[in-house]
Amino acid sequence: MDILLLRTFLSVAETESFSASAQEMHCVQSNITSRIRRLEAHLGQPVFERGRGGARITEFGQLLRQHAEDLLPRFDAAERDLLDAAGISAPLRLGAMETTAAARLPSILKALKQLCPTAPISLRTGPTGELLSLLWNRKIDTAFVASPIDENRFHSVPAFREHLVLARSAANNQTGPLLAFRSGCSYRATAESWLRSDGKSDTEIIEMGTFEGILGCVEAGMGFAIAPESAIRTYHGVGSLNLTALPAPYASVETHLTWRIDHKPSHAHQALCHLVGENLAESS
Amino acid sequence: MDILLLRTFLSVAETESFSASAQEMHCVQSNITSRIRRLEAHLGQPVFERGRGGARITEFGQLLRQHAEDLLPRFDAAERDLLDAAGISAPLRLGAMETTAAARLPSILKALKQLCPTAPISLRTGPTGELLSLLWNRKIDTAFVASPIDENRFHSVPAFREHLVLARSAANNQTGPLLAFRSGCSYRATAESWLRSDGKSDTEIIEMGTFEGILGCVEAGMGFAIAPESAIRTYHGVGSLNLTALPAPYASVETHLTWRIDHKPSHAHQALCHLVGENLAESS
DNA sequence: ATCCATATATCAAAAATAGAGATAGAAAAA
DNA sequence: TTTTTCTATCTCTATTTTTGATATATGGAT
Repeated sequence: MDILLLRTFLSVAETESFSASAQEMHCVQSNITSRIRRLEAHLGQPVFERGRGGARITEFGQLLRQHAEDLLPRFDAAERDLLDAAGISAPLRLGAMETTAAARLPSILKALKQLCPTAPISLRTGPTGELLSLLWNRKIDTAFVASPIDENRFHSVPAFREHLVLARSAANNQTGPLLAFRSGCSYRATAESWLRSDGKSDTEIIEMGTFEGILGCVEAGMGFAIAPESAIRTYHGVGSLNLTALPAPYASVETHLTWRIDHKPSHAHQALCHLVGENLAESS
Repeated sequence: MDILLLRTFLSVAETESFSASAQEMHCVQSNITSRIRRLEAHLGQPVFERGRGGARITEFGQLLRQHAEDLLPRFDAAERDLLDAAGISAPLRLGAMETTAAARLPSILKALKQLCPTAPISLRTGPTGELLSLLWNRKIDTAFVASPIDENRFHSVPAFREHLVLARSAANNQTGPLLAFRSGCSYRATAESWLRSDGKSDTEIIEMGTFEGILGCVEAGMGFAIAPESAIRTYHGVGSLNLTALPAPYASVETHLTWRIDHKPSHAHQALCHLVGENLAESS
């Protein structure tokens, strides 16, 4: 039972498709067929039922899946740990909210690159909910997300304290619809609860994909947005925006650097923790 | 990082020798060299220092060893479980004391073969101490050993109650030296403590390798032996032996079927448990 | 009914990998 | 020194894996 077969099996089990798995595994589809067949030949039982809609896992496959989902992360964790100990930095797969990425990460990542020049760093942006899900599925190693964080599933250290402000067009200072990220964004949740408490629960909400886009629309007077002040300050057109602090319980939001509770941080990860710790200390 | 490399690594780490590992892994020595080099190339660090006396593990190798000793047994256990669930019986590696093997196993194994015709069964005989060590190192799956058993490390079910008897030559009924197995045999330990309690602690002990050999010597009047009555009854020359029961605390010894506490029993293993359970019930 | 889009299976050739066996070289033991 | 006992290296062969092209099956749209 080779580890590549297990990995392929899990990939197919998750995607429920041989062809999708082939893309995920960066190989041609016939390889997936061949690997799954090898696995089935070795175990003497089919693990997928192939049919019209793709591949559905069999009952026996479920048993294999339980074992595979236990074994593979252990294997990967061991390998990461060994490579890290050998000085071969494992890639640090980072996640961050788009606002954090815009306002906070440039300086942090620059410092991190100096501390760990050999560690490849990748960044994936998304709302808090999506990032937590990526963390849980071990697609990323650590992420900057808005608190609070489930302490039973994640470890975290405080990273930044953000001040939420209401951004409106300076020229045309009337409120309109709320321009927000898609669901899962914690700032949007904060904005919505403030609106509710303020008796404005019928405010129209327009979802947009990028922070730049939202601020552009605000600048054009299309509506208002709620975002961390630090992020808005990075916007090139910040001068034509009217910023107002939110009232007390909604104004201040803490961003945490978070990772799975059973994830052993690599050297680069630890360095990042130190960096945000220092950063927080000097800013307070 | 392939699993074969890890297995080879552990084999070398245990034997501290590439050539010995090659024998253990049933391949030529150059393969071991090549696998360890592959492993080292992947991890970027040497895991063994090669030199005069063979291969000594490096500090980095120790870290790898920790991971490997955690991962490999998990892998093997998962594979056994899956094959077992698929109806492909994993080989049942059995251990037993020589006396148990002679007196009890023939009928038990015959019944087991009928219940699990496809399960390959292998048997390794040795004294209790050696069998427990084999169990602990996962070289065998389950073994018949003399109680008591460390319940923190092993599970067990009672299998047989043996009655220890003193065997002497019927013709020349004088005591001489004690003919016993090599150290580690629990019957020998019982015999020695009985001799001590009886004030005969200076009795000469001659070690022999096989049960047949011991009884042959006893029959020839060379000395006496202590063994389970059931085992002695299988000896072809039992008619010319004089058997005497041992006094109370030493007479009765229980044999248990034992396995590692973290070892998930296969179907064949469970069948064996049932068999010895039935056997014990009808004999009592 | 036919065609199309989307699945997995199959096959042959190429590439990569692992294996055996012979031998070299180094270092301890006799 | 000679012998023995290690690991390293090299070549050839066998096996395995990957690729890419193609075949086959199925449900849905026209």
